[in-house]
Amino acid sequence: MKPKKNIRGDAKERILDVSEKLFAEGSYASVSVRTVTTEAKVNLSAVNYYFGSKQGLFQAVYVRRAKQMNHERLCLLAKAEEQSRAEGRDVTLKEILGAILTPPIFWLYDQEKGLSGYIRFLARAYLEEASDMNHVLRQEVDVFDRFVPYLQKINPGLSEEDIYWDIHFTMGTMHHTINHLDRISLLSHKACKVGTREQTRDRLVNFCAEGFAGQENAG
Amino acid sequence: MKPKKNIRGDAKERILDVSEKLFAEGSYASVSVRTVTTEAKVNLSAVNYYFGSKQGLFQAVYVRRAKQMNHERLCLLAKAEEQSRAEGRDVTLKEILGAILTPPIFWLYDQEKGLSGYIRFLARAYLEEASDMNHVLRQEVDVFDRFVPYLQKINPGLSEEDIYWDIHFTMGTMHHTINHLDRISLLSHKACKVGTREQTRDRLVNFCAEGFAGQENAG
DNA sequence: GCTATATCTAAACGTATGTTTTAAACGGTG
DNA sequence: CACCGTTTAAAACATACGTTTAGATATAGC
Repeated sequence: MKPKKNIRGDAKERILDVSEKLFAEGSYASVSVRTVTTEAKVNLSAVNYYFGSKQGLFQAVYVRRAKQMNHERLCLLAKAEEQSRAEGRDVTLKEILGAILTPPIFWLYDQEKGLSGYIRFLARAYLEEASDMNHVLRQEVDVFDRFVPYLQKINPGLSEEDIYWDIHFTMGTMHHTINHLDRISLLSHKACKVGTREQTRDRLVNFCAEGFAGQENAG
Repeated sequence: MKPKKNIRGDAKERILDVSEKLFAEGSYASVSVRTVTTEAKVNLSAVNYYFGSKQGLFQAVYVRRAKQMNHERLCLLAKAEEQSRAEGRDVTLKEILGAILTPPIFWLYDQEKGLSGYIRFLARAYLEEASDMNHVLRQEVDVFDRFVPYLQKINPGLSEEDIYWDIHFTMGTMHHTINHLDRISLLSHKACKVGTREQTRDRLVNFCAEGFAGQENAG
């Protein structure tokens, strides 16, 4: 049997869309199955029918777009590698950081699809009680491992530990931006404008690119 | 009547200690009053008796040490200012960042008192649904305003917006370190050692100090 | 049309939640 | 000792939670 059709539109997708949004705005425990189903205009038991449990729903929200972001990152990395080779030079630090940071930041600014919700959902998932979400972390970390060799080549003065600390700090600036972009104007007494996605991405890349050099003269 | 004495030790303080720890480990909604009272070995109704409500307890946990951290920051700022004047020079960027970052990071490493719990509690409070916690944010932001003039003097090439963005990124590296210090070894394939509080603080300061320069050539 | 499968609905279950109520125990003060 | 404000204790309250069940409805294949 092929995937069964649904008369009145896909309840499953609607549940995922709503959950993504709600989990992006509040913690796992603060979002109730009843709120989800009400807002998605489906029956209460639909969550357990489609996803087995609330935890299953949470995982499903994660899985739906899990591969896509890291795919985009690796595409940007490949593109940067190709372009640098064509120009007979090495890949630059800003290109590497751009490959890591551009997808999540661009998603954050997305309005049509639910990508903005997903990236904020992800940032929250990092803080949920371990066990269930440790593999969420792992997946992202595993992708970073692909970037480490480039970073080491670019900055031969840095140890492996230095590199990972810098990645850690870079993740910090990124997560904080994802979590608080909508409050940044308020917190800066309106000094900070949200601006375009490219401006924010560039600010992030510039900050972190310089930061990578900061470990050189440490110790 | 003076403050009443308590026979079997301070239930109130014990509730605060336990709540601080639990709110540091999980979200507001995921911590139940029953878990708190059980772990604190007090009666269930003690929370409502002393703090009025669960929300009141949360606020009380915040208030208990709210002033102390920013006080320490301002002390460090004053000390740096004094020392620089004695040496006939300007305050350095690293001194400013050190004043901002040292208290929270040192607290994070604290083991005797509950300071570690509090700083992790604070980092979580930033992510709780607005309204109730917006003034938590405000307090910290207001302190940063004291540092802005110094940062502008040190980096005359930066606009006010640049400065606030850099502060924002600095907060990001700090919060991320607070939230994930215990996982940093795992996430780096054991490449990162937790080290001493001074080492972590220095890594942070070095990264962010360089990052501040990154906005110069932006736009 | 009939059957099998997938989807949706409505109601109920058992438990956990924050809060309130009621009364008992306590420590200082007259 | 008796009084009184304060603190602890136990029980109950009403609601919200995640999940389960049983039955209705709809779709596709024969």
